[in-house]
Amino acid sequence: MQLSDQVQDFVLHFGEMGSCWGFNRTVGQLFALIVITEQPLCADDLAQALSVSRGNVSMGLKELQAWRLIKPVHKPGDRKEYYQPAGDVWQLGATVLEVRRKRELDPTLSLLRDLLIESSDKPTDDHAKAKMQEIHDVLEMLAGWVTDLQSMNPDKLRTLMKLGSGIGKVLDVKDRLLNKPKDEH
Amino acid sequence: MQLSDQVQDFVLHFGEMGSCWGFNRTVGQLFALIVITEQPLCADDLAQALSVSRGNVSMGLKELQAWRLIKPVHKPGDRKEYYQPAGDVWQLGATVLEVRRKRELDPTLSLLRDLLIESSDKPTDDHAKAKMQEIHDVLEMLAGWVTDLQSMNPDKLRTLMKLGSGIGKVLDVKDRLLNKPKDEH
DNA sequence: TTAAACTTTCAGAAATTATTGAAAGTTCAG
DNA sequence: CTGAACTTTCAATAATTTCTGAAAGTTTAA
Repeated sequence: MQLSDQVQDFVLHFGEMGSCWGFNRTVGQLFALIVITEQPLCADDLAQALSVSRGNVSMGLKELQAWRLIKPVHKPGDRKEYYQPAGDVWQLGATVLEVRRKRELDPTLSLLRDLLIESSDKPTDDHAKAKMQEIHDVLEMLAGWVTDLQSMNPDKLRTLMKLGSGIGKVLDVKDRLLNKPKDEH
Repeated sequence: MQLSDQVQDFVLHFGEMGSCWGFNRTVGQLFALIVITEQPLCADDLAQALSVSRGNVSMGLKELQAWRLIKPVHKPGDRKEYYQPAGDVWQLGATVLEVRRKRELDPTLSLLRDLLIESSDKPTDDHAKAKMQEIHDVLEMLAGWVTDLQSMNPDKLRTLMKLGSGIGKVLDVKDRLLNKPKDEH
């Protein structure tokens, strides 16, 4: 398989960004290549196109399936597994946010709740307790947004898109509808 | 400095989570300890409390300052630098989101724009172009939300909080105000 | 100036994470 | 069954990241 310069750049970039998005270079490249390519790709296509070992591809595909970002399909009369993106770009984005919420937010929320309950007896260290509560509230709100986004139907998403992206603007619309003059920031 | 069990758990947890939040274990622990502790801490306090080397603390503090999450303060008659959180928990959260947007979203948006412009001449690979456009739009919307959050004044934040956290609910309110019956999902 | 009290730097060591490729496992047509 | 066509596993190795601590740098009081 021969990649165009553009696709090459795109794939390499996703490899580099992979590390800050929670997966390694190979996984980032695999994902980018599967998303950007119209026809489903098999493990050998991927290994050859990215110049990585077959075993590495196998691991990477397993991880991408665990993230629910790709799904296997079969061609009739062919025993190989081919891989496709698990949905359109919106769905993939929502999935990434959901998985990251589970990994990055939920464990901390859970710990904070435990610590807060545990410490409700003891009358010590009010400052620490207060901070834990504040952090808990901020993270819970963030987690709530991600969950909402996750469960939002395409209609709402389209509404949000038309508003030009931004919670601020949504609130502005609400304020305008209520005829309450809002303060500019 | 002697840490209570609760604070200990909190700090260790932030160390572990650090890696998925974009910084290493030590940096996560430093940040947690500085946030949870009422009085400002100096590098030696931190090194001792976390059992890490003085050099490591120095690096970590530099990184946290680059993130704009802590700020140095001075005690009169003391040459040491002491460190405090740079603002309340809300501000810290907004800062983290902003820094992560700059690192995780902006470079990709920039690349996608370049690739799309560059490929607007060439009539090849419509599927790849379309996907790049879709990814660009999704990321731009996400980046827009983060930016809005960043620039939002406390009033709006309070409004959002009262709504019970969630863009969906905000949109519901808007729909209700417009008297357009919305479709449940 | 000097020296004490700090902080930062950075080369090497340690720890962690990613990758390879050969061997083992699986599946299915014949 | 058997073997060909696949996939997965995993021990060894490579690459990367983090950490240490000694040395160098900085600042200030005297």
